[in-house]
Amino acid sequence: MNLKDLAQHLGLSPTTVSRALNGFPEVAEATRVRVEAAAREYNYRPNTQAKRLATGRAMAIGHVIPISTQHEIVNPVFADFIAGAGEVYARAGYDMLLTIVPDAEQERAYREIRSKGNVDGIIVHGPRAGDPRIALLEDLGLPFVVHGRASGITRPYAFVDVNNSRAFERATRFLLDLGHRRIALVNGIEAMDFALRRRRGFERALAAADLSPDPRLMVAGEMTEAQGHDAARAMLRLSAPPTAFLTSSLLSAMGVRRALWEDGLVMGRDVSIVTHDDELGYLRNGAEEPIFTATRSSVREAGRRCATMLLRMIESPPPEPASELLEAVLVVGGSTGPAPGGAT
Amino acid sequence: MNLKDLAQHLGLSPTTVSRALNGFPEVAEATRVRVEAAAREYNYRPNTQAKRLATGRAMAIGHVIPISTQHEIVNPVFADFIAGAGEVYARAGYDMLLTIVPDAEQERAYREIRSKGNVDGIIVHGPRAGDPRIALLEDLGLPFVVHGRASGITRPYAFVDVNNSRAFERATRFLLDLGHRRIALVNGIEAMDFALRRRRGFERALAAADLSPDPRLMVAGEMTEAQGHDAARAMLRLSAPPTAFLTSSLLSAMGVRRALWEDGLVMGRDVSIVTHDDELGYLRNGAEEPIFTATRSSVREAGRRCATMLLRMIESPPPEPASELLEAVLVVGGSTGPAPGGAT
DNA sequence: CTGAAAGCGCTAACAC
DNA sequence: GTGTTAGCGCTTTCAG
Repeated sequence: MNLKDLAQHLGLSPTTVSRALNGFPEVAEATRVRVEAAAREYNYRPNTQAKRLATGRAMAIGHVIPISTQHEIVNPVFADFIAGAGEVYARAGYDMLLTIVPDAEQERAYREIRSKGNVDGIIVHGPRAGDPRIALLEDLGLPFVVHGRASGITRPYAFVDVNNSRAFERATRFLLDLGHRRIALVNGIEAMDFALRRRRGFERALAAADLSPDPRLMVAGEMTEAQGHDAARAMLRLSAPPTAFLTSSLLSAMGVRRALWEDGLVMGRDVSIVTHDDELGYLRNGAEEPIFTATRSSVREAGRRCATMLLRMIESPPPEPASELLEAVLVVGGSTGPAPGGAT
Repeated sequence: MNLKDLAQHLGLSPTTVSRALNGFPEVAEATRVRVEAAAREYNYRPNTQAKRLATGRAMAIGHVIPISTQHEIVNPVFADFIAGAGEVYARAGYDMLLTIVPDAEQERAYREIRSKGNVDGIIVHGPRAGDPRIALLEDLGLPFVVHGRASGITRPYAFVDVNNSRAFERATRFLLDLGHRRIALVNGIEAMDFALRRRRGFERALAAADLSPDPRLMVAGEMTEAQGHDAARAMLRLSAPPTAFLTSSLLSAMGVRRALWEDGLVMGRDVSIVTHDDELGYLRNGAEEPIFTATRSSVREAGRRCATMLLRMIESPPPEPASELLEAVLVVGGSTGPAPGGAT
């Protein structure tokens, strides 16, 4: 059943039917009702491809997932983000188009997406410091929103990010307030922008307490259980071992926990652990009280906001790129406290 | 730059250019070379929408992700699967279209996808026993491949699955061979087909050793760290506690491990743990020797195979639905052993 | 071997 | 208010 058939059945022209179905004002109310009833009855669905060709709008958003050849892992965070964005698209009648691209082929991929013209906009995932994709997309004239930011890029661009530096600054201050002086940072790969910001927040809090960061108490790498374990194991053997760990992921925190067990240390008594957890949020309930969580699992919400922002940009391009900075919520032993003010 | 422009530049008709670019045999080799060079030079990309409209093929595959309102979680496995499938699509020139659908709206969603006609086929995720989606898709005449199977569906359909029951049978037999007699099963939600099969494999191994399953040593639920912990904690307090745990996910296994620690038990000496791990495979290295892993992280490979199978079905529909059953690899203390034969 | 012409199903000027 | 008429950019008969 296509538009022409439907129109024939109704004794109307395709144009009128199209207008009635797309909510144009000039259609008589009676006709509209009649058309809508018929459309329902015959279970009519406009052909997407035809619509796209005619309007020049793809009615689809592209998500480009960079996949490193280095680390085989696909960030599990991504699933939650996608779910959030998907909700928004579904409501707005957009499709979500996923492209998995090896790190090395980013540029080619973006250009191809652009010229194939099957998306109206793009969500950029996993930005790195000074990420060249931002300038590229700007050049290509393809609307985009970055999930995260890229330090070092000065031209304004649209993004949605969690305030990573402030979250880590606060978490560090929290440990300092408990009296800790030797705090270890188990961070993600610092080429990734979010990890970079987390370290800055950590260092800012130390500086505010007149402490200088100890390189032996800082590691950056894949955020796995093994990373946390190995890092903690090594650090605990230092002449001046840390009394607290701040980790970038719940998995790393679980690794640290294991290292403590192995050394017969009691978490929360001998050593404290604070972790940022936007990754496997549902794991949080598995953490016993002494593990403090520095932020809620906000990835899904970030997905919704990215999508909403992008759709808005597409429907009515704003003069200046918008942006949103979500504040991490501090969760201490299961209870949630408000986010105090502070630097970005 | 569109086909017409390109043709004009070349002094050819759009028809010839189209044919040259699409590998039709009747084009003179010289012309083809010339056309291809020009296409590259002008960076020509055929407009996807137009191509789709003209051919009636969407050149896209839909992945429909059911999202339960019960459990807020998006299965992280999914990210790896998608990555695998994405590789295949990219090579074949297909787009990957993701749809996130609440459990309750599955049927409506599939019908809509069908009538909008923007995919040529569908991958079904997270099948349950007797899943009604299979019959529905069959009715709709939409090619599909199921990732997993649906117990109770007798009509043949295309699927790619890991041999879950055999994996769990072997893992159980492994523990039995070590002398364990009270083995606990910490399973996923048994409405999900994979969990059902895992339990069957577990019970089959017990039966073969003339043991009957003890309901107090079996739980099914969300596969989280908390689940493993709580289940193990409770079971360890039974008058006849288990001496081994078989879990359906690495997260659950980590929870069990925590429960052991809390009770001062030593893993691998007092209690053994075997876990199926297709979930967070990269965590496996973080597990110390006494945790045995019953299967490799094969999700990505499953993604590749599902995609390949579906594309093949679309390009040349086979008389009978194909299927693939991947065998899980047994990993013991870091070393990989071959999969012995056995029942399905 | 190459080209002209007719669509694919829809939208959007432009009449009436 | 409604209909007529061109396209959107490509593929695909059908002629030459």
